[in-house]
Amino acid sequence: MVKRFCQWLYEEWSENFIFVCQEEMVKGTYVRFEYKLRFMREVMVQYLQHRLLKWFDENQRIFPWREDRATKYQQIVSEILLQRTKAETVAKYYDTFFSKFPDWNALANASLEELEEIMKPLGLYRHRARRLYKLGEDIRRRGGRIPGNENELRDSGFIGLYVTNAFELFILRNRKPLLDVNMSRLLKRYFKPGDFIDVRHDKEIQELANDIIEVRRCKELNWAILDYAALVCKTRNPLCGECVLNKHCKYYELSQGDVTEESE
DNA sequence: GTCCCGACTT
DNA sequence: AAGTCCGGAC
Repeated sequence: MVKRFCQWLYEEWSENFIFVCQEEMVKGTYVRFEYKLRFMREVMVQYLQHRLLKWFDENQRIFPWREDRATKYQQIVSEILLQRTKAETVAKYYDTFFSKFPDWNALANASLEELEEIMKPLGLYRHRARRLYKLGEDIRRRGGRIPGNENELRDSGFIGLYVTNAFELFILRNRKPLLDVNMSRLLKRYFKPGDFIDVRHDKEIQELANDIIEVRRCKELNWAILDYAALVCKTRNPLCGECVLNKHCKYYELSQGDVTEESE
């Protein structure tokens, strides 16, 4: 009941949503603690979704693989080029690759040596060449067609969790998170900063990622998080002062606490 | 030196 | 779970 009311209030008057509900929770009679925790997490989730989508509309980075004219082939291959590589680096390299291998057919006819050669400037070239070669093989085996649903995708010997999620997000239009080091860092800071365990095996972060992207503009929110993590919530020297999430960010809260203790 | 829109092998 | 791949940006 309270949640439904807040949902409505959020849609009607999003900026004041958080404040009103927090006041109610603080002053409200007998709100169970567990419920409050769940609720606050819900508030944080919706706040992040709303603020980052808004931020994205004004501050998004422009990349060729995000444009409408990018083919499915380009979208998928780009995700492999992006692995462990800065997006800006891939952007500069983009035409080099796709002018030589413009479509699935060109990729399927490429030799492993050719692929290695063209990907040397990008780094990780032997791994990437092997993955792309396997991908070309796989597409050729299925007669030039890409997987059309989740089952075909699973059976296709496709590549890795990240690329699989990207495929589902972009091609199958499913709501999936592009959970990489950047999204992991942002979520970890915002929700539960502290210990530095390997985020790749952090179930909690994975659940958060899956919850966060449950919005209509799922693709945009994914890009928003990646852009925001690259430009504002950076690994080194994050710009917490001008962050649009700092009102509810646990990491910011902690850093503010440290500052006041030092100054006193 | 560290880090980047990961995935693979051991 | 940790090591390795890799060039380039910082």
